[in-house]
Amino acid sequence: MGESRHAKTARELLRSAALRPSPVRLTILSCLLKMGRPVSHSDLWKRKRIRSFNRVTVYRTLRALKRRAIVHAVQGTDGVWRYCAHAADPAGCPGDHPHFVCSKCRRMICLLGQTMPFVEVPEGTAVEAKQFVVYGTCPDCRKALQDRRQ
Amino acid sequence: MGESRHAKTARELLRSAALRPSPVRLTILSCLLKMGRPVSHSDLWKRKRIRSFNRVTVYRTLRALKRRAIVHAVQGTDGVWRYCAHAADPAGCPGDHPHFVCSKCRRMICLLGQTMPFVEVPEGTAVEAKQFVVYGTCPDCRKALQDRRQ
DNA sequence: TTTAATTTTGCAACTCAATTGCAATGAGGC
DNA sequence: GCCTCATTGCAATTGAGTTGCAAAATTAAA
Repeated sequence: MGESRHAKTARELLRSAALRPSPVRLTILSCLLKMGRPVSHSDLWKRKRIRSFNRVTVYRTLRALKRRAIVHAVQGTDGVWRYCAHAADPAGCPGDHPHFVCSKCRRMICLLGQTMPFVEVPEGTAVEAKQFVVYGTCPDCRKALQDRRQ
Repeated sequence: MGESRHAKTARELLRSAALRPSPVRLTILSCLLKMGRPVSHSDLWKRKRIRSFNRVTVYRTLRALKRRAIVHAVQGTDGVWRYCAHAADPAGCPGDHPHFVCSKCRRMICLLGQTMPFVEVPEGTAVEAKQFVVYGTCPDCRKALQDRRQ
């Protein structure tokens, strides 16, 4: 039943952004909602339902969702964009928090509850956004490494 | 005379990192020192002196310099790595500061004098490094835009 | 000094993420 | 129905970066 809940939220999010609830968009958006952490195009591409659409369409959809601020996007240190949808927080665009990427499994997680630090920029500069990525080894991968060493 | 000063520093930096002072390395490193801000492979590739070497060799050299911590590397929001050499600060590897990237001209500058904020990560996580990128419009590009609008 | 081992470079081919141009399809408005 | 505009698919391309392998160059060893 979780499935349909995400589908419903996806539909609402799309409407609030004045985007038609097309199959691709609904599928991708509810997929993102279900995953709960920032995922890349290639992560999505592993899913059969997503594969039924065209690769380019998936890219374009992600871009559209990002532009309407329904999802937020961050890159890992591999240069790959990851997209994340948080369930409809009416207070607007999410994503203004640091992220952690594991350099082993390449998973990314949102470091929620921490705000972006203030940074001093040169006079006359217009700041659009900030991206703060922490990288290292996630608990799971650390454990896996230790187990192998024993 | 600035040229030879950078060449000399480059030589010292290479020796301190136990890397042979080969032509590629000397050229690239003194180039980086001269530029003073983080530059990408393609930025370097615009220079005739750099073009005299092989593209792959330039990539490999940058990677080697990074691994020995003679230069530091940050990616912009375009996912492209930029490399920066600060004149020999004997206190070791630089780069632990935020960076600004202009989304118009894609130039990056180091926001020196500001330390990396502390971030809370999940229990059991090992942090290797942090990357903090602020992006927006640099003073020059803002001015250029305003001039065009008038 | 001649030879052997190691590093460093160049070249060709390749991977992988992401984009572009263009044609085909679909949904609404009249 | 017909027209318009948004959405999708397909083929080809771009651009960053890597890999495998052979040729040079440098260092060490005999």
